[in-house]
Amino acid sequence: MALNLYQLKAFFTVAQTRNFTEASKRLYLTQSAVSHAVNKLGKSAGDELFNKTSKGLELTEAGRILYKACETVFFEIEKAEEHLAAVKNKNLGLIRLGATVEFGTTLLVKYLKVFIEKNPRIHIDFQFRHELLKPLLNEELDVIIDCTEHDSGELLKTPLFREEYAVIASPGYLRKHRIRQPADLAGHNILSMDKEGKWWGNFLNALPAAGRPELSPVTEMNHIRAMINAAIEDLGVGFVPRYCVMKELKAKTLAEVFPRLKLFEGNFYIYQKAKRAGLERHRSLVEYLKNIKSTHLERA
Amino acid sequence: MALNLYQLKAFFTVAQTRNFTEASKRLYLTQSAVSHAVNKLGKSAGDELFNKTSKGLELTEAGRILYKACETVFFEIEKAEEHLAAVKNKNLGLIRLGATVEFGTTLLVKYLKVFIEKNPRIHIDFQFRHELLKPLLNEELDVIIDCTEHDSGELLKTPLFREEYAVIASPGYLRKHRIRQPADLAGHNILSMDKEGKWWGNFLNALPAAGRPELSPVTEMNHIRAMINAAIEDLGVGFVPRYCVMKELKAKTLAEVFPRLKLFEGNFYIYQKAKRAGLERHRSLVEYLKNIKSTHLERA
DNA sequence: GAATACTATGAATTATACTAATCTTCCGCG
DNA sequence: CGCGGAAGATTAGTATAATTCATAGTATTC
Repeated sequence: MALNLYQLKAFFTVAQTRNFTEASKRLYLTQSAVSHAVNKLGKSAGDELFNKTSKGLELTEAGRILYKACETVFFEIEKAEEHLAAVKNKNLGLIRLGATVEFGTTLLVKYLKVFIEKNPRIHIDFQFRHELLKPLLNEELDVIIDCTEHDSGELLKTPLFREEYAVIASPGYLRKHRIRQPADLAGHNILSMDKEGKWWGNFLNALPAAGRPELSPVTEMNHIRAMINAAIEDLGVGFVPRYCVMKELKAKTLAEVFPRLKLFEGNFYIYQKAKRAGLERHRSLVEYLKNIKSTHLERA
Repeated sequence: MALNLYQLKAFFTVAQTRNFTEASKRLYLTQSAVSHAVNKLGKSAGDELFNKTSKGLELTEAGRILYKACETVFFEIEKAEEHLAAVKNKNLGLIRLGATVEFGTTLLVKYLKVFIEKNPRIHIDFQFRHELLKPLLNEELDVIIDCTEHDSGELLKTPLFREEYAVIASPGYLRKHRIRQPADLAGHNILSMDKEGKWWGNFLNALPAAGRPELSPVTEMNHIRAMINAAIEDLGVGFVPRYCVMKELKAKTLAEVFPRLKLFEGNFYIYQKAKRAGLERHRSLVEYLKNIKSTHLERA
């Protein structure tokens, strides 16, 4: 039978992307090459590897068997390459690190400055996007930092820190309108990621049922940064992760409306694909991030 | 870098055999092809893979790294192939089963008759030799049955049964010379695998220190079968694993000299290479052999 | 110091991976 | 219904890599 690495690689990438054309791009090959490779592999495996359904490709049983083998085979090869590089003092490889746009651009880059300096032989590609899980699972990304909860046997989850929120407004806005307690928010212009006010849900939940204000009017903004800028421009009161506005709070272009209210919303986690966790470079990055946690919490 | 399966296979086989020429034979390639492949692999790994010493090849550090990767990679591929074959109702592969000549030819073949009938899709190659461990370690054999003790992290050891010995002579010989207790052996012609009588050591050890006879004269035979035939031909008294002479005892061409003495010598074990244990076909063979144990003990 | 047993090398050959162009199939949509 | 577009398959030719053949090199042994 003699399985073949080129073919397995092509198959594996197609299986991950569920798309021959996309896979061919990742492999820097033509779609034709990938098609040939997968077909040959199918022949030597004695079976079709994919079923073509109306909504795309799906693995057959033979395909699933090969997929599992590919996971360990390619991981093992990658590990060996990293290990060889370490022995030869070569570059230790690439980490494609995913994070949300806000977190990535504000804090992550800053946090990783030291790591990058200390580990010149590890290369990091930053990928700031909103969709993180899918790219992780299809191995477009190696490590992601996300504040949504994912639980799956496929994932290795490392808690990072709790995300703290803050109600913010410009100092000028606050001088004009005295807001001393949550109930005072009624009638103020509310800046939210949605019209329905779900975005503010966690703020309301943190209050006793009696003292919850009626939030209206609501101005919708589909981007955190827009909300922040709107608040700076005196447009109203926003509700944002505190890390997003650390700089503004310090520069006093924004102020916290209820500085003594602690508002937590979920946790930040580092996620890795379980089958691929174990590369030395991933381990050292995760270790570094875990240690930085305390520093962050002090400032927050 | 992009490691390559052909090259890895060549390298892996050379590493196992410590010999390019031998490896090329196993791979059904020329020595030149193997040499080319290993050199290319060395180049893409950025380092030599073997050191040539006075007594052969030895792996460099880079070589050891790659060797480890190869172990899992090729095992994973083999497992996938077996699994695919199972799904497709194809042959489930080959087990190269090693055993000592005596045990293999007398008992093993008989024992495995049922297994072979029940598992027509598993092919077994019997290899009866005296040297078993080395071929197992360099993967010339998949499973061996051996009565010597080996302990190594590389090996998976499954106890099979205890080997029972018997003192034998032809019925005619026993009629002529009355031998009722071990002390009576003094002066009889002793058939042994060695001149020094180490072969009989376990017999002597089973006796109280007082009643140990002087064993001489000793006739040396370098083969169990020769010893058995010599005993049949009235040449003297032999000391052999009982399973070797079950047939002769039944046919009454040989008789036990001390039928009530139980003489154990070591255990039979099934050995597998730990890194390669886990193939379904190996598992089912080992399982089958373990179950047959009781049957054997009843008869013994 | 010849004989033996290995491994390395370079050019030639063979196999196979890859591409470009073309074709088929399957949807969605006016 | 038919047209256009998207995605994969097919075919034939090219490029690349694997393998061989022939030969040379290098220890080791007697």
